[in-house]
Amino acid sequence: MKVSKQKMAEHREQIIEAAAKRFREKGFDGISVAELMKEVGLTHGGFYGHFTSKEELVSLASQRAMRSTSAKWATVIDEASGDPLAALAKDYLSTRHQEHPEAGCLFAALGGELGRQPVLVKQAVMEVQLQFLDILSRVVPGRTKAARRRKAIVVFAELIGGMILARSVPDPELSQEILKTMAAIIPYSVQEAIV
Amino acid sequence: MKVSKQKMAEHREQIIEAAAKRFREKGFDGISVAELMKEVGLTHGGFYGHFTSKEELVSLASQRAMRSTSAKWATVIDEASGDPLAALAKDYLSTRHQEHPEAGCLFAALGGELGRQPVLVKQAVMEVQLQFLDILSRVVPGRTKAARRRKAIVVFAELIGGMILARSVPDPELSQEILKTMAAIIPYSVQEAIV
DNA sequence: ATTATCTATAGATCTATAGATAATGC
DNA sequence: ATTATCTATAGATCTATAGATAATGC
Repeated sequence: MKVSKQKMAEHREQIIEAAAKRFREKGFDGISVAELMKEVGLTHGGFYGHFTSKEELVSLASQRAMRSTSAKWATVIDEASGDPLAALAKDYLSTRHQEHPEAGCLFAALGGELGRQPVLVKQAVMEVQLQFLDILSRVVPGRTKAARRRKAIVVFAELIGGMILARSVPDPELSQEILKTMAAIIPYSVQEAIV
Repeated sequence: MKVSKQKMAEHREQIIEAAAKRFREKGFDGISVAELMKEVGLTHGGFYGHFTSKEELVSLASQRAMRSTSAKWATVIDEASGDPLAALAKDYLSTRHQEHPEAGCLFAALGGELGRQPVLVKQAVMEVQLQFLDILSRVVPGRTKAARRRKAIVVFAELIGGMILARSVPDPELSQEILKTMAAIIPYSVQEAIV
């Protein structure tokens, strides 16, 4: 039942990818090691040959999820025809993103839960978090670096908060209103003149 | 071991209060029925004389938590010496609030988790959520009711997103930077001129 | 020979229920 | 007599580990 080194490396990747998906969908405690291994087609005992603990997987999968979002942001900004910030806000605050937390931003999916994770998990997450702020800093207006950083923080918070609000509401119309409003206002909320 | 009707009503209140606190601190799945009952000084079997299921308690405790936050907002606004919106933002985005999720806003503590709750829980939460928007509508600038509602949504998202970001970061200095920046910018982000 | 995976299980923990107990309140 | 609480337990489920199995790769 042993597999080649390459296959094992593939299995490891598959476990991390499945975890990145299911954790965002169901929460860190919402899916078990056994379920994840079954999804990948392995038995759950084999998990501990790949990782020392579920916590290690939480770190790795969180990083993986955030990196894929950060790559997505870069693409959306690159391919934007008009204002890149408006394009990013529209993409982030889309109905598709609202309905598919498993493929979306880790913060919007697991916001509060991240705060309760062990420091090692938080540190793994912070690395990529700083990347997010860097990306945003390049698309917000502002003369000084410090001003752009402040605005990057504001936009990040607006995006996360808007999606969490929209997802927590049971009325689809209210959800839509929240998403539309946030996407429309974000570019104006960080105008040069006022911040 | 039977107690008086009044005592029983008190026990029920105590269970809901303890749940409202611990759920915010540890997540809906982070504390068990048995632990909650123990905290109140009862055995866990007695729980099901008060509630039909843990889910019912999740609904009731969520509502309770949100109502206490909405009451807090009203007080802060009433007692504000200057701009009530600035006062609210400063209070919400305080270090005290960051460090005490168990006594703070349910959305900031359980953001993503709320989106995964059954519809009944979401509906219980939405009732109070609309109250939040009403309160905010009264302290944001704007000539029309529609404009003030849009701004209320933006401020709500900014508050929640800012706190979630600050809490998810392991570096206290970065947390502080996020809180300070958000509190300072929120009043300007919904200025009449631009929205 | 080494080792990735599988089988089986230990040891916790969780929600919910059934029946016993003992104090309230008609 | 009624009923709020307690005792005890059923039935799931979870993380993690130990030892067996069988394919890789020197």
